[in-house]
Amino acid sequence: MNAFWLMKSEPSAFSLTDLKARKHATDMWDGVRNYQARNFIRSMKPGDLAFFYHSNCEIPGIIGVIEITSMPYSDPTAFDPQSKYYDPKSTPDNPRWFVVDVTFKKVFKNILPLKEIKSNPKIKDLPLIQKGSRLSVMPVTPKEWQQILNMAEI
DNA sequence: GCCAACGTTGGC
DNA sequence: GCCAACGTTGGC
Repeated sequence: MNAFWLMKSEPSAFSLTDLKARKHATDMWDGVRNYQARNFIRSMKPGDLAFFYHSNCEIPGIIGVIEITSMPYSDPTAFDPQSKYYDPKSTPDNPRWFVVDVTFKKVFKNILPLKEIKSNPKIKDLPLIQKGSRLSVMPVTPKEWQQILNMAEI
């Protein structure tokens, strides 16, 4: 049984279009430095699907779908002193942070704006729209997943 | 660019 | 273990 997720990225840093342009339309989802989000990453499995959310931009919202295509593994950027995600407390023997590989699946014809997501009472429990929520990786229930797909594809 | 809401750090 | 200070997130 595969799970559903929502993953946030600032399009100026890494957009869905960027992912699609990568070799095999696949890249590593690195740089998660929040324990709650880290724990969600660690429970991901290949075949899980995730909404790709564009944050901190002109029209924040869900822009498409990606697939988790690896098991979780330790985040190499945490070991790299040159990386902005470097964390000396994370070591290969005792890694603190994790990544998964993600693969482009589809881009919506139109972005589904945060404003519309907020206006649908059927998905009011999404962590995304809870007051003060800043989680960058969060679970989505199957019902919420279907509801959002319906909204996006009208 | 502003700023509210969070999470983390570190002194005590 | 408390909590003030600080840095970050992210909508607006």
